[in-house]
Amino acid sequence: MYVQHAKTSWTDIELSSFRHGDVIPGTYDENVFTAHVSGPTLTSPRASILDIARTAQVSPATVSRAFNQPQLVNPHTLARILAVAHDAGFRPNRVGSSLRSGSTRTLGLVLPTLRNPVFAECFEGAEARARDDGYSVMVTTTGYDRQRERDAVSLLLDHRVEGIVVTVTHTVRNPVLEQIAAGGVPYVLAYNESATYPYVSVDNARAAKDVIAALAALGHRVIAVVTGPLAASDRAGLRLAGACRAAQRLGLPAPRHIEMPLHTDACRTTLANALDGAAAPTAMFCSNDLLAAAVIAAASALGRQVPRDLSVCGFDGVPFGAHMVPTLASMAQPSRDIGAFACDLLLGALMGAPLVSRCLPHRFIAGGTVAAAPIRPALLVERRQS
Amino acid sequence: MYVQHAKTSWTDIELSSFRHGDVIPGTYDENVFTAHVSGPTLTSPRASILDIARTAQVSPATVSRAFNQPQLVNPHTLARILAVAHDAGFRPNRVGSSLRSGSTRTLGLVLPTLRNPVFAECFEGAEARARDDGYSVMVTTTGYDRQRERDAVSLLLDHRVEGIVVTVTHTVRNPVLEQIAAGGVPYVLAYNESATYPYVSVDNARAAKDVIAALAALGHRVIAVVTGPLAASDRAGLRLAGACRAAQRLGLPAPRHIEMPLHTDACRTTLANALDGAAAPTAMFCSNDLLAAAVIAAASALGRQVPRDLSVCGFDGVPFGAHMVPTLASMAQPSRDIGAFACDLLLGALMGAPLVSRCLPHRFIAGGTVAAAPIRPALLVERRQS
DNA sequence: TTGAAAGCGCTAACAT
DNA sequence: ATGTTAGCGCTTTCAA
Repeated sequence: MYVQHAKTSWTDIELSSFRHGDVIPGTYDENVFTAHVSGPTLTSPRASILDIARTAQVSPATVSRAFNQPQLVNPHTLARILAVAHDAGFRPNRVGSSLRSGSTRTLGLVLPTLRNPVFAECFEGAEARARDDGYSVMVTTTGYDRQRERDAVSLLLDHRVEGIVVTVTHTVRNPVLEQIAAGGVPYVLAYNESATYPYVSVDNARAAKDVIAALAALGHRVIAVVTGPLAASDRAGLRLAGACRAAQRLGLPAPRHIEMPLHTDACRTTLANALDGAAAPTAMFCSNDLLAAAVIAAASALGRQVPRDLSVCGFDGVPFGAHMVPTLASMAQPSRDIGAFACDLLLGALMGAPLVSRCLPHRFIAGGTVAAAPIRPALLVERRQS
Repeated sequence: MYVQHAKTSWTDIELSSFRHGDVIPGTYDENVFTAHVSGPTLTSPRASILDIARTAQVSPATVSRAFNQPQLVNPHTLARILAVAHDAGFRPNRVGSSLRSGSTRTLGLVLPTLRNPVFAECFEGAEARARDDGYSVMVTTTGYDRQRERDAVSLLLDHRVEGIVVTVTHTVRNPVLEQIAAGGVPYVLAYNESATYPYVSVDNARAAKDVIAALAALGHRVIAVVTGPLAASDRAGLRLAGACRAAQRLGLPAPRHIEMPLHTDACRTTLANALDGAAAPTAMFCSNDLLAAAVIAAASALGRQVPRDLSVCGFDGVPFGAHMVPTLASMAQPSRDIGAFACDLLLGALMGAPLVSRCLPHRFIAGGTVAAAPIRPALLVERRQS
């Protein structure tokens, strides 16, 4: 019993997680509704700062100080206020506070997707750095879609975030950046590079160059660069360009560009065509690790073994690359730091510091998916002739 | 030149992404500071509803209606207001709106980590469902840590989210749930199951049972269950228990439990010990896919080939399982739906509907990491004797 | 060290 | 269909 998962929905909400594998009959289950503890929560209106002030026999201003500038409050008074507040389960209402102070103490983060661990790590780095300064992070995903980028930014501006970290498809002629500026909040690009706008990123072209150099050092001459749609990621374009330039400098033939329909999956037919013929590449540089894993799986399905028949190198250095067999070679980005530094810059900007772009170091992680180039008949002939 | 990555930091902020692989010399890069477009954003105080009202020659209430109940406003007036607002780049301030209306139109989401794509998908499902009702989602991660669970909930309550979706380490005697209740907002557990609190989850025990049944059908009798620390995940415990019960019913020896120090990595020594001896397991059921990948990698490093020497089945059905070679067998959860339904329940509760637990279907995804059990000498002897 | 008073931006109730 | 008024919870002068 074969079931095609790609377009199957488990429930009434769309779900598209699965491509491979059959469903073993008998493991289907039906939705189960458990009659259950219910009842809309009955809410006694929560205490406000005035209630606490009354009970603690102080003015509301003093209660406010107790939470925000406790050092200005008499220790005895402070203790009394905090005790009363604690008993009442009181916590200052950030909405009131934000409105009055004009500060939400929240930063916005706009990322293509969190399903790619690269961006999830960026988020965690951003959240950690923001929290150090008492800031929260509100994150939204765009799915590499320019319209959703605009919507996400609108939403965050409506929420009155005080700064925005954003990864966009392209930095040139992208109205999103003006949109943020018009919102009056500072922003920093993450992963994108730009001569115009502040950013935190690796040097994508140079990182790609280092990948090509590493492959060339292993004897690879015919190298392909695999990316998702360039329209959806200027990083992929920079990596491709960097790879081409590096190949030229090293005297290698110009790498072929294989553009897959998605950033996270490999089209088997496209790959089969690329691997066909005598001048087929011996190595592939993929613009991200999810794509690299997909390419390896597709190549395997086509009967090519990695790295024996084909070397594959990814980009990003996601943790699960270390758990692939063989381990995935990859050019790693410091994603956590990218998120953290981007927030660091924003928080600095809120204190009046200038926004300065920052280029973080990349690192090549050797892995079992890359090996020395096989010596092929065609090349042997060439050598004999020379 | 070998470099240990595990404890290396690229920059002044901690980073711990890499375990495998050497660094190819010469690819190091230094932080680069690009002198850059800077200047703290100069913000002319943004227009308020009163400015718009004045310019459009209407009362502030009418401007408010134009944005919130446009059908109540005369089309001409509406057009004028919207034009004025657009020219001024005006958007209603949600902070003011939230304070006055008592509704932030925001839900909170508390998850162990987003680096596991399972939870990232849950977030995306939650965000999509919330957005359908004009709600935003504020997400925080806890790293499977109970103290951070408390902090996360505090933060969200301070932000006055109107409901909370939360995955906790354990549901029993966990003060977090009372904490939320005390905050006066509805909540739903995600991934956790509970007889006491509303939840959205798969039936973990039954899913585990189906895994064991599938393995048994392939001839496996000696099966091990691999989990991370049970203290950090009651799901792992439920899956273990379900597997044990299933084994008993099927007449199999009780599965051994292998508890790894992390939910996302496999200790090679522990695994080596488990694989040692004549009665070593022929199959391993891992409580999540990241762990399964790690186990496969570790087994491979120990010279055991999957699935020839050892079958491995994961849990979660994360997308990259389809790109492993061989593909990862896994018991899949509908993560997107878990997030979406949890928000659906909360949004319903905000409209007065009861909170009802919901059990969503699991699905076994066959994969190349599971194969028929090998016929081993010890078993042959047994058979001869019988 | 504490208090009084004003108001952040918006919307809900009531009035017209 | 639109206006008037009051106040959500808090912080921030300014004054004591």
